[in-house]
Amino acid sequence: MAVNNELFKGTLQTIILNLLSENERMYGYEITQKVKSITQGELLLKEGALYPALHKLEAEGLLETTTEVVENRLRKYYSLSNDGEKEVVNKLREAKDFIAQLQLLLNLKPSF
Amino acid sequence: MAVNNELFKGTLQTIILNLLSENERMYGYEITQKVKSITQGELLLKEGALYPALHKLEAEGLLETTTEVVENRLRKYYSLSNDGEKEVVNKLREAKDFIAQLQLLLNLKPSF
DNA sequence: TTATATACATAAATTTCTTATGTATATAAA
DNA sequence: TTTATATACATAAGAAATTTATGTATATAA
Repeated sequence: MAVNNELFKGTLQTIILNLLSENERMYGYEITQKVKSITQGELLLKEGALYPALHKLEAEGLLETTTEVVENRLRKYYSLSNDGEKEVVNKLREAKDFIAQLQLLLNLKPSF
Repeated sequence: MAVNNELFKGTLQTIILNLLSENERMYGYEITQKVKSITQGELLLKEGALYPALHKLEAEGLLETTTEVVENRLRKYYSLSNDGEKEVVNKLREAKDFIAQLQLLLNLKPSF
């Protein structure tokens, strides 16, 4: 039932940035659960992929973090920086182009 | 002008199989040119990606080859095997699912 | 004679992701 | 009570796909 994860390679940064553009701030575990619920369990975002990706986006200055302790557990909240706000626009345009080109190449009509 | 090639990671096998399901037989260089023309130069399929991918699909029994010399140059024609004919159906369904899920995750409407 | 196009191929390096492992708290189930 | 599951972070080793670079060879246009 799960989708072919292989195909999502390269889309993770865009997915993260887009979720943060819609949600103000989110913590890592929350992102994994959000992806799971949006895709109805079809795409499972692995921790080994997510956390390094978050760290990389932070290192590039696209994300900012604040740490809180909630119910005796650590939470590291991520939000978009100013650069992140700009970059998410680019990434979404790239994703749209990508989908359009892929549909052309695979002779797939857009799903009405 | 070129698309973000990063996003096409994982889609190469599907693209190759689909082109061969539409064209009976093609040779490697022809595939690179076909991808270029379909995407109007936005996606450039590198030889270092294409040839290993073709060899892998052949090793898996999804493609068959015949070699010809045309205008004093070697051409290696690829065509779908019976298994390849079946697999292209699966790959295209996976690609459709992938696009649908990605549009959900990125909150993108299908492009009418 | 130089660059470009055609046509194949592979090796090294890079990037991204999976799998596995580790720490730690809380709670539900057996 | 101890086992499994959920929450919450993190990183290391390995696998896989791709980019970049390089190589061979012929034909043609500049």
